[in-house]
Formats: sequence, C-alpha cells, structure tokens
Amino acid sequence: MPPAALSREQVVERLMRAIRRFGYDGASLAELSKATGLGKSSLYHYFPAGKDDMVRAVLEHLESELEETLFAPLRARGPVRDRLERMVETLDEFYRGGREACVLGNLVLGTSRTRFRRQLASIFDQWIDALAAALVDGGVPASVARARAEDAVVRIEGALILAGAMNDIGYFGRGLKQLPSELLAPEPSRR
Amino acid sequence: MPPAALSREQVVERLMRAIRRFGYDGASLAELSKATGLGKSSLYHYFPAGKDDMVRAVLEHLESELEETLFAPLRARGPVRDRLERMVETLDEFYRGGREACVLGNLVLGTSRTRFRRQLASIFDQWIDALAAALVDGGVPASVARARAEDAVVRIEGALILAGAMNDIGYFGRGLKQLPSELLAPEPSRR
DNA sequence: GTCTATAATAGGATAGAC
DNA sequence: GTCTATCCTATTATAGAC
Repeated sequence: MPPAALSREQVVERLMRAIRRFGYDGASLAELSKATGLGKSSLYHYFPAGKDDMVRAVLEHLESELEETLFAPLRARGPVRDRLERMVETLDEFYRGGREACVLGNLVLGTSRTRFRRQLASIFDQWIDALAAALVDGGVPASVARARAEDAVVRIEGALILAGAMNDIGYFGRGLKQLPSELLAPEPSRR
Repeated sequence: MPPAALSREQVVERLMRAIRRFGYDGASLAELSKATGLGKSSLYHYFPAGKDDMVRAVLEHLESELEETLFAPLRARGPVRDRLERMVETLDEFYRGGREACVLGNLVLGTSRTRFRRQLASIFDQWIDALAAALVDGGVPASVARARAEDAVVRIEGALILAGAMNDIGYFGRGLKQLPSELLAPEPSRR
C-alpha cells in the first residue's frame, strides 16, 4: 500500500537471504514474497522474468558487494597479512560464522547448476584473482599463488558444506582461522 | 508391465543419479519416474512415504557402498600410501573426475538441509574416521590425523563445487592428486 | 508500486484395474 | 509390481483495480 517501503537494494538483499537458505529450486515465489514482504505481483514488477531475474539481480548485487568488501581490500596497499585477516573477518561475518550457507554453492547445485554459471564463474574468478594478487604481494611466487588462492576458496566452500552437514560451525571457523598463515607460508614448507 | 525388470538396488542407484544431479527440491517425481523407468505408483510401491523414503534409501545405499569401496579399504592392512591412492581412485570414479556433483552436498543445501542431517553427518563422520585411522597407521600423530582427515573431506566437497561453477574438472582432479602426499607429510612441514 | 483475484500448470500422492 | 486415471495442493504467472 504505502509507496516503496523498501529500496530495490533491500529487496534484493532479502531475496539473497531466502535463496542462500532454500536454494533455487526450494525458494518458491510464496517464500520470496514472504521474505521480501512484497506481494507476488510486486515482485514481478521489479523482476518481470520471475525467479531467474531475481537470481540474476542477487548475483549482480553480491558481485558488487564482494568487490567492495572482499576483492578491493585484497588488492589494496598495506600489509598482506592484514588484508588476509580482513578477508577472514569479512567472510566470518558474511557466513555468520558458518551458520549460513553459500549462495554460490547453492546455485551450483540443483536444477540451477548451469543456468547462472557465467555469473558464478566470474565471481569465483574475481575472488581467486584478488586473493592470488595479495599473495604475490606477500612474496608468494606467482606460480604458486594462483593454486593457493584456488585451494583457499575450495576450502571455504567445502567447510560450509561440512559445517551444515555436521551442524558444527567449527568446521568453518577452524579452517578460516588457519588460512592467513597457510596462504603466506614459505614455499617448501607448505605440505 | 513385465515383472520387476529392475532390482530394488538398481532403482535406488538410478534415484541417486537423479538426486545428485537435480538435488532434493529439483528432483520432481516426474523426473524420478523418468530416471527409474517406473511409473509414480510403482515408486510409491517401493517407497510408501514418497520422496523422503527414496532419499533415505539412497543414503542407506550410499553408506554401504562407501563402506565397502572407501571406508573398509582405508582401514585395511597394507601400505597406507596405497590405501590413500585407492581412495583417490575410488573418488575419481565415483564423481566421474569432477563431472558429477555430490549427493551429500546437494542434500545439505536447499530445503532438505536439516531433513537428513543425521544420516549425512554419520556418513561424513565414518569417512573422516576411516581416513584418520589410515593416517595414524601412516605415522601421523593422532592429534593431527583427525584435523587432516577433516580437511581432506572439506577440500573434496569444495572442489566439486568449484569444478561445477567453473565448468572445469581440473579443480577436482588437481586437488585429488595432491591429497595422498599432503595427508602423509611429516608434521612440521605441513603448512 | 502495490494489492486481490484468478488462471494455467506442475507437483505430490492415491485408487483401483490388471 | 506395474499401469492409467484422478485428486488436491502448491507454484508460477498474469490481469486489472487502486
């Protein structure tokens, strides 16, 4: 009834919360309507093509949010160790210590697994690139940095799965805590 | 029409294939019917409680399959290195080199995330236990073995997510290949 | 820009014949 | 043990008033 109680951005954020929780297939329009407080018709006003439009908007929003809070800080000047610690803090907050699932992981599975692949791959790629750049700044050989960055992202995604399955956020917290040291370890000593 | 073309086990295997591909929410009865070649009513004959029954059967089947092909070999006598290499081969086959998603990961996400948690946690736990036992046999201190085993499972699950998102099975293959050496590395040298 | 109402379709589940 | 037919509900999507 009242004119635009929520900004588009707020709507998208609430959609993201629902999708990361229920997944693409599990997030019905009724659920998305409830999550945003908007009627179905209002959702179609914002996103004419329905759920797919909503997910695309969620991924666009997520991409710029991560660019701002995660990727840019990783590429910034300053002690590399601090940049990595900041990444860890940001992730810990974003995933609420391992309580929240990953939007990306959710969209890679189920019937949506190919539908948003370009956007998903792009986000993962930016993350890995930014992380690898930080590691190079930290003295890790370029040939090793990319592999380590990939491994870090792999472990974050995997830890969220295990934390969910075991109902134990320790799987996420412990892995996250070790990351900075492991990522910056001198070459021969790593494994 | 003809009497029992497929054994129950074969039916369950086909259900698993569908669920690992479409997830719990994405695997409709129509899809499961198509995947098994059985009409919906036939599925309800095997699984009176519907989809949940099917998933429980899939997880039971998976558990005994993994016990036989993965956990038991990890606990068996013989060179630890060989046991780990065998695990890697088994996993590479099971996930078709990274092309197939993980049933467990799929069921941890979406609306099924809590519904089968006991079974999911039990399977992950058995895997981690068997792997940790092998590492102890291989001279890894018991205090470290569990953490390394957890990390290995985390990385396998994470690698499958990345491989799917990036449409690049290398994320799975590369990680898998390094596992045995990393798991058995002498203490101080690991990260 | 939001709502209520409604249509069309897909999903889960069951009945009953063979 | 399998099928066809059917039922009910949920889901997606649209129309049209305000």
